[in-house]
Amino acid sequence: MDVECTCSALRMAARRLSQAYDAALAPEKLSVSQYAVLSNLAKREAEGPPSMGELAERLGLDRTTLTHNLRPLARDGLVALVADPLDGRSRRVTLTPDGWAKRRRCQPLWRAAQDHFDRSFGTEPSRALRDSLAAIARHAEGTAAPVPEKD
Amino acid sequence: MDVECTCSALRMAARRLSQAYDAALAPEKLSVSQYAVLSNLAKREAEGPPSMGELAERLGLDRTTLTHNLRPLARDGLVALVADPLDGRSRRVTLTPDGWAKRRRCQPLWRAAQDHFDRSFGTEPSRALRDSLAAIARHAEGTAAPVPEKD
DNA sequence: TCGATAAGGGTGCATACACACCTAAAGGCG
DNA sequence: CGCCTTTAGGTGTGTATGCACCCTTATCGA
Repeated sequence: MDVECTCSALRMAARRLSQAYDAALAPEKLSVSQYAVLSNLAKREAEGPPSMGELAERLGLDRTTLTHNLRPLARDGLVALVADPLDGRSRRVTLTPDGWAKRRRCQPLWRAAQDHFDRSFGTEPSRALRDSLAAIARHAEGTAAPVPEKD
Repeated sequence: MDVECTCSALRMAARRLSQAYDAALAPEKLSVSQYAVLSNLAKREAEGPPSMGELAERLGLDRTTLTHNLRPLARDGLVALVADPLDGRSRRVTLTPDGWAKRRRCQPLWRAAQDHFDRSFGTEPSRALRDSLAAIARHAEGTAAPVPEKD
Protein backbone atom coordinates (compact mmCIF):
# COMPACT_ATOMS: atom_id res chain seq x y z
CA MET A 1 0.00 0.00 0.00
CA ASP A 2 2.46 2.63 -1.15
CA VAL A 3 -0.27 5.18 -1.71
CA GLU A 4 1.28 8.56 -2.30
CA CYS A 5 -2.00 10.41 -2.79
CA THR A 6 -3.19 11.75 0.54
CA CYS A 7 -6.75 11.96 -0.70
CA SER A 8 -6.79 8.35 -1.88
CA ALA A 9 -5.22 7.20 1.37
CA LEU A 10 -7.91 9.06 3.26
CA ARG A 11 -10.67 7.55 1.18
CA MET A 12 -9.25 4.06 1.52
CA ALA A 13 -8.94 4.31 5.30
CA ALA A 14 -12.46 5.73 5.50
CA ARG A 15 -13.82 2.80 3.47
CA ARG A 16 -12.13 0.20 5.60
CA LEU A 17 -12.95 1.74 8.93
CA SER A 18 -16.53 2.31 7.84
CA GLN A 19 -16.84 -1.38 7.14
CA ALA A 20 -15.66 -2.15 10.68
CA TYR A 21 -18.09 0.30 12.26
CA ASP A 22 -20.91 -0.81 9.98
CA ALA A 23 -20.28 -4.42 11.01
CA ALA A 24 -20.51 -3.39 14.66
CA LEU A 25 -23.80 -1.58 14.03
CA ALA A 26 -25.18 -4.33 11.81
CA PRO A 27 -27.35 -5.89 14.57
CA GLU A 28 -29.37 -2.66 14.55
CA LYS A 29 -29.22 -2.33 10.77
CA LEU A 30 -27.83 1.19 10.96
CA SER A 31 -24.83 2.50 9.06
CA VAL A 32 -22.17 4.60 10.74
CA SER A 33 -23.27 7.44 8.49
CA GLN A 34 -26.81 7.20 9.81
CA TYR A 35 -25.58 6.82 13.36
CA ALA A 36 -23.67 10.06 12.99
CA VAL A 37 -26.89 11.89 12.11
CA LEU A 38 -28.87 10.49 15.03
CA SER A 39 -25.99 11.04 17.42
CA ASN A 40 -25.46 14.63 16.35
CA LEU A 41 -29.14 15.42 16.78
CA ALA A 42 -29.19 13.77 20.19
CA LYS A 43 -26.05 15.40 21.55
CA ARG A 44 -27.11 18.88 20.55
CA GLU A 45 -30.74 18.60 21.43
CA ALA A 46 -30.48 21.49 23.89
CA GLU A 47 -29.93 23.91 21.01
CA GLY A 48 -33.28 23.04 19.53
CA PRO A 49 -33.95 21.30 16.22
CA PRO A 50 -31.51 22.46 13.53
CA SER A 51 -32.51 23.47 10.03
CA MET A 52 -31.32 21.35 7.11
CA GLY A 53 -28.52 23.78 6.38
CA GLU A 54 -27.33 23.93 9.98
CA LEU A 55 -27.30 20.15 10.31
CA ALA A 56 -25.47 19.72 7.02
CA GLU A 57 -22.88 22.20 8.21
CA ARG A 58 -22.39 20.32 11.48
CA LEU A 59 -21.97 17.03 9.70
CA GLY A 60 -19.64 18.45 7.07
CA LEU A 61 -22.04 17.26 4.39
CA ASP A 62 -23.32 18.94 1.29
CA ARG A 63 -26.81 20.30 1.92
CA THR A 64 -28.34 18.18 -0.83
CA THR A 65 -26.54 15.07 0.38
CA LEU A 66 -28.25 15.48 3.73
CA THR A 67 -31.61 15.71 1.98
CA HIS A 68 -30.93 12.35 0.33
CA ASN A 69 -29.47 10.76 3.46
CA LEU A 70 -32.43 11.71 5.62
CA ARG A 71 -34.84 9.89 3.34
CA PRO A 72 -34.31 6.35 4.69
CA LEU A 73 -34.21 7.67 8.26
CA ALA A 74 -37.50 9.51 7.80
CA ARG A 75 -39.02 6.50 6.04
CA ASP A 76 -38.12 4.35 9.05
CA GLY A 77 -39.56 6.94 11.40
CA LEU A 78 -36.31 7.79 13.16
CA VAL A 79 -36.31 11.47 12.27
CA ALA A 80 -39.02 13.92 11.27
CA LEU A 81 -38.96 17.14 9.28
CA VAL A 82 -41.10 19.89 10.71
CA ALA A 83 -41.91 23.20 9.08
CA ASP A 84 -40.53 26.23 10.83
CA PRO A 85 -43.46 28.39 12.00
CA LEU A 86 -41.40 31.55 11.59
CA ASP A 87 -39.88 30.80 8.20
CA GLY A 88 -41.85 29.00 5.56
CA ARG A 89 -38.69 27.98 3.71
CA SER A 90 -36.94 26.32 6.61
CA ARG A 91 -37.47 22.74 7.73
CA ARG A 92 -36.20 21.61 11.09
CA VAL A 93 -34.93 18.11 11.75
CA THR A 94 -35.99 16.32 14.92
CA LEU A 95 -35.42 12.91 16.46
CA THR A 96 -38.62 10.92 16.93
CA PRO A 97 -39.09 8.74 20.03
CA ASP A 98 -38.10 5.77 17.84
CA GLY A 99 -35.03 7.72 16.80
CA TRP A 100 -34.04 8.30 20.41
CA ALA A 101 -34.54 4.63 21.20
CA LYS A 102 -32.53 3.55 18.19
CA ARG A 103 -29.71 5.87 19.12
CA ARG A 104 -29.68 4.54 22.67
CA ARG A 105 -29.49 0.94 21.45
CA CYS A 106 -26.76 1.78 18.92
CA GLN A 107 -24.52 3.74 21.23
CA PRO A 108 -22.91 0.71 22.94
CA LEU A 109 -22.37 -0.91 19.54
CA TRP A 110 -20.64 2.22 18.29
CA ARG A 111 -18.65 2.40 21.53
CA ALA A 112 -17.40 -1.14 21.01
CA ALA A 113 -16.17 -0.32 17.52
CA GLN A 114 -14.52 2.87 18.70
CA ASP A 115 -12.86 1.10 21.66
CA HIS A 116 -11.68 -1.69 19.40
CA PHE A 117 -10.03 0.84 17.12
CA ASP A 118 -8.51 2.79 19.99
CA ARG A 119 -7.02 -0.36 21.49
CA SER A 120 -5.20 -1.27 18.31
CA PHE A 121 -4.29 2.24 17.18
CA GLY A 122 -3.68 3.73 20.61
CA THR A 123 -5.99 6.09 22.46
CA GLU A 124 -3.73 9.10 22.26
CA PRO A 125 -2.76 8.63 18.59
CA SER A 126 -6.45 8.18 17.89
CA ARG A 127 -7.31 11.48 19.52
CA ALA A 128 -4.49 13.21 17.65
CA LEU A 129 -5.72 11.68 14.42
CA ARG A 130 -9.25 12.98 15.01
CA ASP A 131 -7.82 16.44 15.59
CA SER A 132 -5.85 16.29 12.35
CA LEU A 133 -8.88 15.09 10.45
CA ALA A 134 -11.05 17.81 11.93
CA ALA A 135 -8.45 20.36 10.87
CA ILE A 136 -8.49 18.98 7.33
CA ALA A 137 -12.28 19.05 7.18
CA ARG A 138 -12.33 22.59 8.51
CA HIS A 139 -9.57 23.85 6.31
CA ALA A 140 -10.58 22.17 3.06
CA GLU A 141 -13.90 23.92 3.51
CA GLY A 142 -13.30 26.65 1.00
CA THR A 143 -10.38 25.09 -0.79
CA ALA A 144 -12.52 23.34 -3.36
CA ALA A 145 -14.20 26.44 -4.71
CA PRO A 146 -11.65 29.21 -5.32
CA VAL A 147 -14.30 31.88 -4.80
CA PRO A 148 -16.71 32.48 -7.70
CA GLU A 149 -15.30 35.96 -8.43
CA LYS A 150 -18.42 37.48 -9.91
CA ASP A 151 -17.39 39.95 -12.60
CA MET B 1 -16.42 20.19 14.84
CA ASP B 2 -16.13 18.27 18.11
CA VAL B 3 -16.44 14.93 16.34
CA GLU B 4 -15.60 12.17 18.77
CA CYS B 5 -16.19 9.32 16.32
CA THR B 6 -12.96 8.52 14.52
CA CYS B 7 -14.82 6.92 11.65
CA SER B 8 -17.06 9.95 11.11
CA ALA B 9 -14.07 12.26 11.34
CA LEU B 10 -12.33 10.15 8.73
CA ARG B 11 -15.33 10.18 6.42
CA MET B 12 -15.81 13.91 6.80
CA ALA B 13 -12.18 14.68 6.02
CA ALA B 14 -12.32 12.32 3.05
CA ARG B 15 -15.41 14.10 1.69
CA ARG B 16 -13.87 17.53 2.00
CA LEU B 17 -10.49 16.63 0.62
CA SER B 18 -12.11 14.73 -2.23
CA GLN B 19 -13.98 17.88 -3.18
CA ALA B 20 -10.68 19.76 -3.33
CA TYR B 21 -8.99 17.13 -5.48
CA ASP B 22 -12.08 16.73 -7.66
CA ALA B 23 -12.11 20.47 -8.24
CA ALA B 24 -8.47 20.32 -9.32
CA LEU B 25 -9.22 17.48 -11.73
CA ALA B 26 -12.45 19.04 -13.00
CA PRO B 27 -10.87 20.44 -16.21
CA GLU B 28 -10.30 16.82 -17.28
CA LYS B 29 -13.66 15.69 -15.93
CA LEU B 30 -12.08 12.93 -13.87
CA SER B 31 -12.76 12.22 -10.20
CA VAL B 32 -9.96 11.54 -7.76
CA SER B 33 -11.38 8.04 -7.41
CA GLN B 34 -11.03 7.46 -11.13
CA TYR B 35 -7.61 9.03 -11.16
CA ALA B 36 -6.50 6.57 -8.51
CA VAL B 37 -7.47 3.67 -10.78
CA LEU B 38 -5.65 5.02 -13.83
CA SER B 39 -2.64 6.00 -11.76
CA ASN B 40 -2.38 2.61 -10.10
CA LEU B 41 -2.55 0.82 -13.42
CA ALA B 42 0.06 3.13 -14.90
CA LYS B 43 2.52 2.96 -12.04
CA ARG B 44 2.47 -0.83 -11.87
CA GLU B 45 2.39 -1.50 -15.55
CA ALA B 46 5.61 -3.51 -15.35
CA GLU B 47 3.85 -6.24 -13.40
CA GLY B 48 1.46 -6.85 -16.25
CA PRO B 49 -2.29 -6.23 -16.25
CA PRO B 50 -3.85 -7.16 -12.91
CA SER B 51 -6.98 -9.25 -12.52
CA MET B 52 -10.08 -7.62 -11.06
CA GLY B 53 -9.35 -9.13 -7.68
CA GLU B 54 -5.74 -8.02 -7.63
CA LEU B 55 -6.60 -4.47 -8.63
CA ALA B 56 -9.37 -4.28 -6.04
CA GLU B 57 -6.91 -5.45 -3.41
CA ARG B 58 -4.39 -2.81 -4.41
CA LEU B 59 -6.97 -0.06 -4.27
CA GLY B 60 -8.44 -1.24 -0.99
CA LEU B 61 -11.80 -1.56 -2.69
CA ASP B 62 -14.43 -4.23 -2.53
CA ARG B 63 -14.19 -6.45 -5.60
CA THR B 64 -17.72 -5.61 -6.70
CA THR B 65 -17.19 -1.91 -6.13
CA LEU B 66 -14.35 -2.02 -8.62
CA THR B 67 -16.65 -3.70 -11.14
CA HIS B 68 -19.05 -0.80 -10.80
CA ASN B 69 -16.36 1.87 -10.81
CA LEU B 70 -14.73 0.56 -13.96
CA ARG B 71 -17.95 0.91 -15.91
CA PRO B 72 -17.69 4.65 -16.69
CA LEU B 73 -13.96 4.31 -17.36
CA ALA B 74 -14.54 1.46 -19.80
CA ARG B 75 -17.45 3.32 -21.40
CA ASP B 76 -15.18 6.30 -21.99
CA GLY B 77 -12.50 4.03 -23.42
CA LEU B 78 -9.88 4.70 -20.75
CA VAL B 79 -9.54 1.11 -19.60
CA ALA B 80 -10.29 -2.25 -21.20
CA LEU B 81 -11.10 -5.66 -19.77
CA VAL B 82 -9.39 -8.53 -21.51
CA ALA B 83 -9.99 -12.20 -20.94
CA ASP B 84 -7.13 -14.15 -19.44
CA PRO B 85 -6.00 -16.77 -21.97
CA LEU B 86 -4.93 -19.13 -19.18
CA ASP B 87 -7.98 -18.79 -16.93
CA GLY B 88 -11.43 -18.35 -18.37
CA ARG B 89 -12.72 -16.89 -15.12
CA SER B 90 -10.21 -14.09 -14.84
CA ARG B 91 -10.44 -10.71 -16.56
CA ARG B 92 -7.42 -8.46 -16.70
CA VAL B 93 -7.62 -4.69 -16.58
CA THR B 94 -5.51 -2.63 -18.95
CA LEU B 95 -5.02 1.04 -19.71
CA THR B 96 -5.94 1.97 -23.27
CA PRO B 97 -3.89 4.56 -25.18
CA ASP B 98 -6.62 7.07 -24.31
CA GLY B 99 -6.27 5.99 -20.69
CA TRP B 100 -2.55 6.65 -20.75
CA ALA B 101 -3.08 10.05 -22.33
CA LYS B 102 -5.75 10.97 -19.81
CA ARG B 103 -3.53 9.94 -16.95
CA ARG B 104 -0.68 12.02 -18.31
CA ARG B 105 -2.89 15.09 -18.63
CA CYS B 106 -4.32 14.60 -15.14
CA GLN B 107 -1.07 14.06 -13.31
CA PRO B 108 -0.09 17.74 -13.06
CA LEU B 109 -3.62 18.61 -11.93
CA TRP B 110 -3.40 15.99 -9.19
CA ARG B 111 0.07 17.21 -8.31
CA ALA B 112 -1.23 20.74 -7.84
CA ALA B 113 -3.92 19.55 -5.44
CA GLN B 114 -1.46 17.43 -3.50
CA ASP B 115 1.06 20.27 -3.29
CA HIS B 116 -1.63 22.67 -2.19
CA PHE B 117 -2.60 20.33 0.62
CA ASP B 118 1.00 19.70 1.63
CA ARG B 119 1.73 23.40 1.80
CA SER B 120 -1.08 24.07 4.23
CA PHE B 121 -0.81 20.86 6.24
CA GLY B 122 2.94 20.49 6.12
CA THR B 123 4.88 18.06 3.96
CA GLU B 124 6.16 15.96 6.84
CA PRO B 125 2.85 15.82 8.75
CA SER B 126 1.23 14.90 5.45
CA ARG B 127 3.59 11.99 4.95
CA ALA B 128 3.03 10.84 8.53
CA LEU B 129 -0.72 11.09 8.00
CA ARG B 130 -0.54 8.93 4.89
CA ASP B 131 1.40 6.34 6.85
CA SER B 132 -1.20 6.32 9.62
CA LEU B 133 -4.01 6.03 7.10
CA ALA B 134 -2.25 3.19 5.30
CA ALA B 135 -1.87 1.40 8.63
CA ILE B 136 -5.57 1.82 9.33
CA ALA B 137 -6.52 0.54 5.90
CA ARG B 138 -4.20 -2.42 6.29
CA HIS B 139 -5.23 -3.25 9.81
CA ALA B 140 -8.99 -2.79 9.47
CA GLU B 141 -8.71 -5.32 6.67
CA GLY B 142 -10.06 -8.29 8.57
CA THR B 143 -11.64 -6.37 11.44
CA ALA B 144 -14.99 -6.08 9.77
CA ALA B 145 -15.61 -9.76 9.22
CA PRO B 146 -14.79 -11.84 12.33
CA VAL B 147 -14.08 -14.95 10.25
CA PRO B 148 -17.09 -16.90 8.98
CA GLU B 149 -16.52 -19.82 11.39
CA LYS B 150 -18.12 -22.46 9.30
CA ASP B 151 -19.71 -25.02 11.69
C1' DT C 1 -14.12 -39.21 -16.11
C1' DC C 2 -17.28 -37.24 -13.22
C1' DG C 3 -19.02 -34.87 -9.39
C1' DA C 4 -18.14 -31.77 -5.50
C1' DT C 5 -15.93 -27.75 -4.10
C1' DA C 6 -13.27 -23.62 -4.62
C1' DA C 7 -12.20 -19.44 -7.02
C1' DG C 8 -13.09 -15.31 -10.13
C1' DG C 9 -16.57 -12.22 -11.40
C1' DG C 10 -20.99 -10.00 -12.36
C1' DT C 11 -25.89 -8.18 -11.05
C1' DG C 12 -29.43 -6.09 -8.29
C1' DC C 13 -30.31 -3.34 -4.69
C1' DA C 14 -29.77 0.20 -1.22
C1' DT C 15 -27.22 3.80 0.76
C1' DA C 16 -23.68 7.76 0.28
C1' DC C 17 -22.22 11.77 -2.06
C1' DA C 18 -22.24 16.12 -4.70
C1' DC C 19 -23.18 19.12 -8.70
C1' DA C 20 -26.48 21.63 -11.79
C1' DC C 21 -30.70 23.30 -11.78
C1' DC C 22 -35.32 24.46 -10.06
C1' DT C 23 -39.01 26.28 -6.67
C1' DA C 24 -40.77 28.92 -3.10
C1' DA C 25 -40.54 32.01 0.64
C1' DA C 26 -38.31 36.11 2.92
C1' DG C 27 -36.35 40.81 2.74
C1' DG C 28 -35.52 45.13 0.89
C1' DC C 29 -36.66 49.18 -1.79
C1' DG C 30 -38.94 52.35 -4.87
C1' DC D 1 -47.86 47.31 -2.91
C1' DG D 2 -45.11 45.18 -6.49
C1' DC D 3 -40.57 43.81 -8.06
C1' DC D 4 -35.97 42.12 -7.44
C1' DT D 5 -32.51 39.72 -4.92
C1' DT D 6 -31.32 36.59 -1.49
C1' DT D 7 -31.91 32.46 0.98
C1' DA D 8 -33.64 27.59 2.28
C1' DG D 9 -34.58 23.43 0.19
C1' DG D 10 -35.69 19.85 -3.16
C1' DT D 11 -34.97 17.03 -7.64
C1' DG D 12 -32.53 14.66 -11.25
C1' DT D 13 -28.46 12.58 -12.62
C1' DG D 14 -24.16 10.22 -12.24
C1' DT D 15 -20.49 8.30 -9.62
C1' DA D 16 -19.01 5.64 -5.25
C1' DT D 17 -19.62 1.92 -2.18
C1' DG D 18 -20.58 -2.75 -0.45
C1' DC D 19 -23.70 -6.76 0.54
C1' DA D 20 -26.46 -10.83 -0.90
C1' DC D 21 -26.86 -13.73 -4.38
C1' DC D 22 -25.89 -15.90 -8.89
C1' DC D 23 -23.16 -17.86 -12.79
C1' DT D 24 -19.08 -19.85 -14.82
C1' DT D 25 -14.69 -21.99 -14.85
C1' DA D 26 -10.80 -24.48 -12.34
C1' DT D 27 -9.32 -27.88 -9.46
C1' DC D 28 -9.22 -32.05 -7.05
C1' DG D 29 -10.44 -36.53 -5.33
C1' DA D 30 -12.72 -41.08 -6.02
